[in-house]
Amino acid sequence: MQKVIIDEKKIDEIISRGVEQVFPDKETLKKKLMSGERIRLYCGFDPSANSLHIGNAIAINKLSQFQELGHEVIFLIGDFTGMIGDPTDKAATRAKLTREDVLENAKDYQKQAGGYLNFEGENPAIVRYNSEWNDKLTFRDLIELSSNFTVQQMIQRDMFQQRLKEEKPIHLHEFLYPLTQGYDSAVMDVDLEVGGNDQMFNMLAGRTLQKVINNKEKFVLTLKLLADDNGKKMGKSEGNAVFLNQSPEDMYGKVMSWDDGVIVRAFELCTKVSIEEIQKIAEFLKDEKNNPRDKKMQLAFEVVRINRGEEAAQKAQDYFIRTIQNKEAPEDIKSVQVAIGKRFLEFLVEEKMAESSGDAKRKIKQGGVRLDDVALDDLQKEISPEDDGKILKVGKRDFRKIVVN
RNA sequence: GGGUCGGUGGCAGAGUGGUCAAAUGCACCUGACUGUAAAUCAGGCGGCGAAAGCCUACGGGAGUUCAAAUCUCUCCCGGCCCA
Repeated sequence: MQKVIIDEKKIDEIISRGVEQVFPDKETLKKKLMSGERIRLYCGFDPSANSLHIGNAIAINKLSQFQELGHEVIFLIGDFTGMIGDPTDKAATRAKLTREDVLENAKDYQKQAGGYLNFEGENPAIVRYNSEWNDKLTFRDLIELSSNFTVQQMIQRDMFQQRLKEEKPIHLHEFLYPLTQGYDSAVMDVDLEVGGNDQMFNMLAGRTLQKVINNKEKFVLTLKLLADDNGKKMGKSEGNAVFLNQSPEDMYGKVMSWDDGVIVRAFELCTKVSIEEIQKIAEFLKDEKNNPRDKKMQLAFEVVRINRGEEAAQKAQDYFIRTIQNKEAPEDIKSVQVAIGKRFLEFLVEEKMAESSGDAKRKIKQGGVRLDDVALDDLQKEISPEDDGKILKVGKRDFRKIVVN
């Protein structure tokens, strides 16, 4: 039997660090954790995209904290819901994924989550797939399940209210999403579910079902979203989302492009840096004489370190300092063989340094294409023997070494 | 089923016969500056082309017209109201 650590300080931290809300309340959850009982908790991830992102990592990080105390963590792959695709927006009816796609993604998901969560060792996180039970549901089961909720409860949800107001469609099966998610809770008979605050509604549906089906309390812990003081989120639509399958260099750079105001919260949510240390960082940032960049670099380093290890983080940081801060060429540049006489224009497209020849032209015209740090100004310029060994640079961070043949 | 309004670029959203490759915002790209791939500012942002220009594109199809995102018909999809 796995031993559970009862350390009040640690427990207090876990139920407050990065936490937005706890249902039914923090005190009751604390009592449960202090009782020495080993609880079972989970968070679900729909493998609809090919990579987890930093927002998912926040929940995974929280799971890992419970794992460290010895609790049973389930890393749930939402392959059932993932195959259907989330119809949040009518314009974005997703292409349905095959079982193979989903399983392929899922494989990576576990790997991606591995930076935070331990899938091996004494208390490994358990991977489960929700198709295991959801595939078997009959129409009759579905009716039974849905009878536990009212339409009014469903449309209370923010997102539905918004759409009602905007007169945008709400598909009937969207009401079923919270149901399936809640059903997961009941089937796995969990004590706690964690997730982003935007998942609150779905998670609470699970509370209801856990009560109905197993006559048991399920705690729900919602996490703060990664946003700055003004509520500006970091995410896909903001263009600064970090995906866990990105290269360490890209990951580092993306974090550096986050708004300064998000630094402290990001430390809290995405890293395992101690509360005391974060406190110091917050104070450092309060002093206007200090440069927030320094702490943002530390943050970027930490994020890469957790996900890819110390070495990768160091390399990513070196790369950043070298190419971005000092505007130098990185150490290892991809060499590409080119035939003499080929126009640079075509080369850019072939090497995917530009999306199309139109894009390549624009980049050249705007001075974004440099050969050994000299801007190219002739659209028709061809590669000549003298270009052998020269460094071609597009924008701030796309380099190729030319090898003439 | 009836009535009515609508479907526009990656997203949001203008445009209602020519001046529309389609305003504006977000996202994205390039440059300047910087503390950085933040912020700010400038430029750009369908494809091909050195350019002139050509091609493709405003839900699908068919028409009207010298000319259609804009008008007509039809099909598909959605919102609202009524039943």
